[in-house]
Amino acid sequence: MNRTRIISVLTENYIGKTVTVCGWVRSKRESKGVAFVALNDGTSQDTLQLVIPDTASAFKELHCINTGAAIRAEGLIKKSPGKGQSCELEVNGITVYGNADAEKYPLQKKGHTLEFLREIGHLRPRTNTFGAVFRVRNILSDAVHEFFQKRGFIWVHTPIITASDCEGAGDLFTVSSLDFEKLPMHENGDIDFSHDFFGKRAFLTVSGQLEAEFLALSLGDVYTFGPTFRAENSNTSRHLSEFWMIEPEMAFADLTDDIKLAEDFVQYLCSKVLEKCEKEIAFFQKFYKNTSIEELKDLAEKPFTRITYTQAIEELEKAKKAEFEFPVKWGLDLQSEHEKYLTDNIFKGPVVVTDYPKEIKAFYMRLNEDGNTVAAMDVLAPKIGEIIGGSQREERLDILKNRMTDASVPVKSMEWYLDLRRYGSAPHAGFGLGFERLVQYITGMPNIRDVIPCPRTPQHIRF
RNA sequence: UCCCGGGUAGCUCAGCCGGCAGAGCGGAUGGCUGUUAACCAUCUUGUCGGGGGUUCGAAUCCCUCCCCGGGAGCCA
Repeated sequence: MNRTRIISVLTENYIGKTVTVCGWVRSKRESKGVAFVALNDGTSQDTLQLVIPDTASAFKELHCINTGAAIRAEGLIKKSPGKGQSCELEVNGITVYGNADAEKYPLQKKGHTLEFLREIGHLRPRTNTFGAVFRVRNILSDAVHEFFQKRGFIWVHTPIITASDCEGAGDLFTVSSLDFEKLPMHENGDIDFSHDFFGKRAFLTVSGQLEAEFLALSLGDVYTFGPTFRAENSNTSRHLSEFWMIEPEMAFADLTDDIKLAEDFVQYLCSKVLEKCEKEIAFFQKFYKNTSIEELKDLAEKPFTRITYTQAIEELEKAKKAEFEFPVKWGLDLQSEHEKYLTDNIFKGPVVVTDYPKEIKAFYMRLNEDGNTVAAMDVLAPKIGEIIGGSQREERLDILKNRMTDASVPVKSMEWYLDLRRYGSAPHAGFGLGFERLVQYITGMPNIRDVIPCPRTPQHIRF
């Protein structure tokens, strides 16, 4: 079908041209001599105004052109005499592909709550809000690849199904082809996974990091961008059971390089959104007020605050102790309230916290000279909390082995990981960024379930 | 999983110290010479989340289950 996208009609000069547009009716306003239809085809934040004079044959079809109807309209693009739009389509002919019963169609010509829209996940992309979210999400996805490709990083595809259950990143989903009605059992009552598809228990990945490490230690700079699965019973506005993660890994790099990459990365993504999603951001600013063009400009330009964990503890101790529910003490992990205090109250922007005590971080993080802290870094964002977690990896075989033992990581199944330290080991570093949290941060959407088309959370797998 | 708050019309919510179920929006119809979530008039709408109990009488009080939201933990 030969159709012109509404974004083109609105942003390029079509005045005086005859076009055909297709889309879904957002609203219809009828007067005696003329009717107006606001049409949206998903390509733009704004609608195209269709003008239907009572002389047009289409005027008789107005009764079945309700909010939600899918239509095709052709006519002449004219300069609009009305306020609110620069051009409009004077309709010559209209085809109704699918009407929508106005009495039953759930999307009314009015605002809806995000909670209600979550119940109609299949229709919510037709709203202003979700159209904007998914367009911004797309620009961000594209910018992820653009950023890394420009810098010579290789996109690697780490496995979705994995046998390693020792990444320390939480509970895993088991992947099995066993007949659940007739499970093969060991004598002690455990399930015998040797009869399963892979001959051993398999899982959905919780992180591609360990695989990305061996790819970095051969290809140099690599990144992953794919789905990640966590079977944790987390019920918050910033957790999903299925989410997308971006994990760059760099050979011959230390923590400073890692932090710089994280900062450049977030700033690049942010500037791309400012460049390509002006209307969408303006929309979020107007209706959700959790984000603004000014804030995003700051984010894209100002260097992130960098402090060590030890400094963070000192800053928090300076704050009135009564303000915190949880204790602030060197050696204890930072709680949400502490992270929020750092980003929202003290530094008023993203904060990179580095060099955490080794006891509260993963075994693969490189031990610092002091023997107490590791070369870790978390990027904390205002309101959201941690959006990036990264580290320089432990490349020294003996120290890594000790840390695995201390952390009760089964060394036996990790021999391949240790091999990387036996043969041509090199300093390397990387991080993981939760893509939806970034989309949340940039759009200001309060709930992570509203930045992914089909959110998966405990007890929820509709749509 | 824990702690709070909530579930009443298609949507948003009022009613909750027990006594005939309401408003706004939406939708329908009519009016209006260009509207902007149009406007004006009229009409339309119920398993008061489910089950049980107390009572002459329960949306309202009690018990229980389910669902939704906010916060916390786990993390990205």
